[in-house]
Amino acid sequence: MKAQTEAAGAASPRSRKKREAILDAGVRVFMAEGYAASMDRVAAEARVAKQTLYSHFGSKEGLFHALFERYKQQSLAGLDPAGDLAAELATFGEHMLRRIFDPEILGVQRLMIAQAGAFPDLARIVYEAGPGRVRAGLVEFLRAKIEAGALGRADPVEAADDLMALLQGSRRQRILFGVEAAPDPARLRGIAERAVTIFLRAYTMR
Amino acid sequence: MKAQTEAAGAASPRSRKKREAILDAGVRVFMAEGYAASMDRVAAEARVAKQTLYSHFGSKEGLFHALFERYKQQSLAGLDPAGDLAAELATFGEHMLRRIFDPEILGVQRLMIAQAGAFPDLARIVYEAGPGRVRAGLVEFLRAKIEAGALGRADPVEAADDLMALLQGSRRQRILFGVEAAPDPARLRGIAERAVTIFLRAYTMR
DNA sequence: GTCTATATAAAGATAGAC
DNA sequence: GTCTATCTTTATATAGAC
Repeated sequence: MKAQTEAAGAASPRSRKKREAILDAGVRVFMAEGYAASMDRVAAEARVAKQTLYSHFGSKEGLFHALFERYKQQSLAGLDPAGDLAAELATFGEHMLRRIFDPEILGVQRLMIAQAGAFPDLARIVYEAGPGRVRAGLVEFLRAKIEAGALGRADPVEAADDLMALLQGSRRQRILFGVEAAPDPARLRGIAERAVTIFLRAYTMR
Repeated sequence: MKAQTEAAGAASPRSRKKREAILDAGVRVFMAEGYAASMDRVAAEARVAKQTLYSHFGSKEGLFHALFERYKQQSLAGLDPAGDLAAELATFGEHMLRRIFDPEILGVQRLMIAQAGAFPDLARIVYEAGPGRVRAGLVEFLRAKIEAGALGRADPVEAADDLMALLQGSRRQRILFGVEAAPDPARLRGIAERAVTIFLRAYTMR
């Protein structure tokens, strides 16, 4: 009874393409202008009639939710135990910084910080899928290293927080405020290595 | 020629009170609802006619600017060289955390992060008056300590960034996302002491 | 300067044809 | 499902009386 109506239109290739176009446009427009951006802008950016947009998502809020649901599925590069600890952590740090300073990620986070009050469930989704997952992975990695004796006895959660904090430094805050631009990707390795050096100086057994 | 017109109305005690009421209401409303909050809301919160609001500030943008101009004048508790280095830094850290996790400051920063694109000049003002000034003070303090030999040879700017990062940890991010509440003020001293311990482990000469 | 009442523009959402 | 044209509400901003 449901399949009949949907088979005809909802799942048509054309409809799917429109839907994707709207989602892509929504990300761009909301990132750029915040949640205050108009539905007209989104429709124009997607080259679609406004009504098409409403057919798919029902309301502005519905579209907003749909946008961030996509972030749930993102996977993340893991921490593979390769060379020595410093190199492993530097590689992890470089990856993390690449994500953190990615213009799209910055836009998403700006948006969610602004709308956390209005969409608490979405903010949690974005946090868990992003920083939360990275943090959880690092905690487990460090726990193993601590148990193996490669790091001094310490709370792995605190250690993970400290490393992530050192990696970000004060740059993230300045970038969020628009006071300075994101660093060139080529510089990220160096930034990560410096942070890891400080981290290991504090956490290595002496 | 200008004094005549102003003496009659613009500087009257009543007018000044209204102006202050509007500014206070503006802070509350914009913090709570973001820049999307309506002028009607602000006028209602200030117990003032909307026209009064426009008489004083001309436009929504004008009001928004006026709100943040007030933050320029804020002064900040300095770093007084009292006991030993660890205690000094812990006290500094406690003060910094108290500010960072203050609901009003959090609201201002959320707002400015959201509107940094639309009001780049304001975002800079808020940054310089807040985090920027704290950072600058800490840099000078650490520079003196390094030159005095109390800390190992290091770049004072990097050291200041590292200490501030360790103090904030990952809490600030989670709080901005609304995933967790700000810590109880009574816990701040302990949080600061832990961060300072890690910092000194990395930066003290051995 | 301050108030009540109103103009004007824009945004979210929908009706009806194809 | 998608489009054009339209409704309705809300928001910024202003006119005019006191």
